[in-house]
Amino acid sequence: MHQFLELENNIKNELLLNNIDENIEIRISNFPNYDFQIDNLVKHQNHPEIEKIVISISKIIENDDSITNYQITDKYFINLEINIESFIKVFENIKNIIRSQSSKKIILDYGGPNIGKPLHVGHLRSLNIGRSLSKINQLAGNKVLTDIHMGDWGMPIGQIIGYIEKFDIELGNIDINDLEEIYPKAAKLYGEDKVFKDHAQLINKKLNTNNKNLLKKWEKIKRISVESIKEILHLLNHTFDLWMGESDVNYLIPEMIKRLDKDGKISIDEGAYVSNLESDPKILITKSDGSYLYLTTDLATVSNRIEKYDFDKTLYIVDKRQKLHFDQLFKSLDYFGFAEREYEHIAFGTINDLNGNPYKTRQGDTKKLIDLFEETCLYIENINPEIEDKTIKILANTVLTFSDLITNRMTDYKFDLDKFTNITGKTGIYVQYSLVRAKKLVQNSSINKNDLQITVSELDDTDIKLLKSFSKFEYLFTKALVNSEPHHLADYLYELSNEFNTMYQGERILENENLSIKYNKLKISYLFIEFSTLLMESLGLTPVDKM
RNA sequence: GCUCUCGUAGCUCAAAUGGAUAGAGCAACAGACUUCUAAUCUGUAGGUUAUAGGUUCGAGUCCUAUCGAGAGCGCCA
Repeated sequence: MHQFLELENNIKNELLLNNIDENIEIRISNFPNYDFQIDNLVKHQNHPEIEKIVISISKIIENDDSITNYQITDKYFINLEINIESFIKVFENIKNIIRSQSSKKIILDYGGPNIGKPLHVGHLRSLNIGRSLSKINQLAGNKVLTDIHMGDWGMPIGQIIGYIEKFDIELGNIDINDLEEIYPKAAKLYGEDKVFKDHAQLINKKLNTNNKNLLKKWEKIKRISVESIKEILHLLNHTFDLWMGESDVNYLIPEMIKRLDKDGKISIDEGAYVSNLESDPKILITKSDGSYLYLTTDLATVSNRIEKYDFDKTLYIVDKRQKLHFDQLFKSLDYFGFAEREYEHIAFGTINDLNGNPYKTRQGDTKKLIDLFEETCLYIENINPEIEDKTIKILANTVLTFSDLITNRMTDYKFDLDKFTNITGKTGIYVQYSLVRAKKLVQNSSINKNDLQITVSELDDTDIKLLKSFSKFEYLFTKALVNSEPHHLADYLYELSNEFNTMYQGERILENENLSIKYNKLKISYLFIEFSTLLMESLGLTPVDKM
């Protein structure tokens, strides 16, 4: 870690002298009285020079400013207690500490709304995780490009246009509500009516070959849909750099197929193109009527991105049921000889209802995000009717984001609005409240942050606990970044908020006549505000000023 | 049928990706408000990590088997 750089290097070098090549990992400790631990030595407990090594390492730790107390156990665990005084500088400089020297260009592919379908609960996690990962990567110094990657092509479009043609619906008059009604009906008909199915498939095929008349209809439908998507995303505070869709790469596909065929990478099987790569199941590249599939457009999308944006890495934030698809995509990229880049499927679990079934409305439809948002606003209004409209909206977004990001992304979790809007407990409301409290406190004190010093001898247990917790930031941030797991930061935000509240509640800070104590607590509150705000930023939350 | 996840406190979830004594929140119980925002805080109780073996200094985490739950599997995206 950056904050222990010197210590890590010194220990690493000492171990190298004894022919031990270890990447020194300083981890958070749960042991009472210690803050961090180093476990690298444990596995070398039978090393012939182990006692000598222990002595040298002890010296290194004793000479290190950042450590005030340490212990090397009989099993060779190294326990460290940090020196708070030396860490104040680290805390004040936390934004630079977490910024990495090497900057990568990363594309985040998430959201993935479909034309004709409203944004629903199924989109919530992709949006939340994607936004958070984009913030985290930016804070880490990476260059981030977000792409909403719309599902604006393929069979659903064929179904919608087919339906409109069949029932002679006037395109000029339809709005988003009509469209959202048409799609489920069209999809149903597609499954039931063979004639309609053939017609829709024909439309899809014609679109793939750029039929002008159909393209015009498609454009109109897309425009209505995108307007509505933008509206709801604005409400949920999501923005994207790129609004690319599957349709944008359609023109690249014929050329791509031709090349793959020529290179002997794909061949015809029962009329469809199949990858020649050995795999089970075989990888289907096109349909037997020559039209394109999910994988076809995704391949073309990568090819387009390589050419236009020259990225180092792409993260696909898509639910875990699509694992096979991404396995196939990544294998194919390699086999087909696409330029070498990093790709990762950031998979996540489903949102279920309290019985563990997929989250639906009472009528059995998927729940729309707009309805969920409004429902959440109502809950918040009920807590405090005096609250401003603007604040209600921010808090509703906080609830929908925090409760989503607090669980490990791979877990299927149960959505419970009662619980998530609960005023007690590990909720978005709680972390916002804590920050509001802290801001009000320092505001009432009328003392500037820079005029405050920490007097270590006057710190009490609640101060020390919070200060020491600040030192975990780099560790948890790195973990969230490396593993693309925002939940570490959500949990940490709660922990800091809770520790702040404990300190705050301990005594009436502004009335304390011992100025050292008062200034300590105010300084710590300022630091808390900074850390909490930074954590909220990395989770995609907007802090409120009052509530 | 094949493949892949998962099973942790009454409930909802964590667990530093193999580290020491498995942690939080809710619910329960007992306490603290003439308040710098009590939308808060303090304390108590709650566990043979589904079961049985194995690997090693060390296992909730890795391997094997069994039981249970879920998901995916060539013409949807």
